[in-house]
Amino acid sequence: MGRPRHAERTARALLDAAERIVESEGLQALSVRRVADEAGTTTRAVYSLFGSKQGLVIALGTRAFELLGAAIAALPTTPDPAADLVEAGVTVFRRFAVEHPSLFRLAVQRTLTSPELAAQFDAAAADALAGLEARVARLAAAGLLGDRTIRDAVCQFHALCEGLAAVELRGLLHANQAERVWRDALGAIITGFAAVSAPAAATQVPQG
Amino acid sequence: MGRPRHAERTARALLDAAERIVESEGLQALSVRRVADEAGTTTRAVYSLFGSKQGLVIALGTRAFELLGAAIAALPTTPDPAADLVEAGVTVFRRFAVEHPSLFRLAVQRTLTSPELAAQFDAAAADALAGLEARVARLAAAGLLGDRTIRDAVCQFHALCEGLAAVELRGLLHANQAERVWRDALGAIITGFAAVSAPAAATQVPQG
DNA sequence: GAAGTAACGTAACGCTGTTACGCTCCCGGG
DNA sequence: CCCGGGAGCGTAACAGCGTTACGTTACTTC
Repeated sequence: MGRPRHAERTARALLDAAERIVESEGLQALSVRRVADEAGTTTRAVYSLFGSKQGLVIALGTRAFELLGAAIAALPTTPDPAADLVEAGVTVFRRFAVEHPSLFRLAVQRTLTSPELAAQFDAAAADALAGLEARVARLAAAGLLGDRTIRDAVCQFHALCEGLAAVELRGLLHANQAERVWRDALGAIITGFAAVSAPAAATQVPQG
Repeated sequence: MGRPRHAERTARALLDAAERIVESEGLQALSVRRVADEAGTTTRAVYSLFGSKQGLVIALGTRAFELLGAAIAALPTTPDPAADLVEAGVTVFRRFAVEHPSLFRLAVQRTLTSPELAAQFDAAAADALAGLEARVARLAAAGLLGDRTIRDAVCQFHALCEGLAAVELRGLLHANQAERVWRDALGAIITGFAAVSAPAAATQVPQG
């Protein structure tokens, strides 16, 4: 049935070309014809192997999440769970955003048109963030999470990392101070986590 | 010279149509032909009045920032600067993101292809965020900012708001708990601000 | 009222994602 | 060993996109 060997090679070539184009010129430079040209094939191959341009983009994003997840898993741990979490944010999130800005926008920020396309990333994202969740769980075990759910704290920490990355990619952080601002912000929210349930909000909502 | 009266009306009709389309179907549904059709004119008008599709999109984003800035300015203040800052995040940022998700993605998150197009928003964004900066300055005046710059704290707080909005728009926050998670996260980082310079990072960088 | 210029309708350009059609080559059953 | 069939994919076309050269129109100024 068919010629799967060659197809595998073609699919790899297409993905490699797509990654090269997106990383060097951004997602807007990615066209089916150009990917096919640079991979030495035709547009038809993209549709046979990936179904559509969206399929190719999803495959790219999945690859990006594999990179992210592997980077978190490879990070060493110390006896200090708070420092380890800061390290995960700065070394994994920030590093990935700075070194692969287009892939970051594509996969993490989901700079895509169609919303159901973005939903395709949910599974891959959850896998990649498992390592982050483990580090937050260590904070919880040390009693440094207040009365927050681990899930909530992961969301909040993740949100801060993603927002910092967005702000930095927009050029709002001075290059030589960016890492300090990151460490400072991540440290602040972790410090706040250790206090009991968001005192600043207490004057507004009596917390149900 | 020309017929400026009619032009002004046409420009307004085009902007209104564009806003309607983007808000109801997202940025990917916005095409020059369709905007022109719904405004009762032709594509040529867009190029005469806005220069290009980008010009129209920039005008839309500028309008979004005016809304945001006005919402911050209209917010009342209390004697508690920390609570006021939380309120700004939840009532202005979150509200805008939830009620106008497409405009939020367009203007704040800059879900756009071209990077120099996104830079057009910098001035409008700075204006809109002046009210936020004022509230952070009140925190600083109360001695609740540690040794942080106001500018840095604004960036960090803004990053957290933008990240929370991104996470919520992705559907990761349970609808009935979203506001609590927001208040909790904003409260945590503000609590952390009051502590002296990010203790969690102290074990990693000795702070130059 | 004459003149000139901004507004903008028409029709076309080249590009995009996508697909119907047909050839080609590999893999499994006889 | 070979041969039928289905997967890979080259060709050429489609509709729709942003953009623009050209013409016309109508308003504003002198």
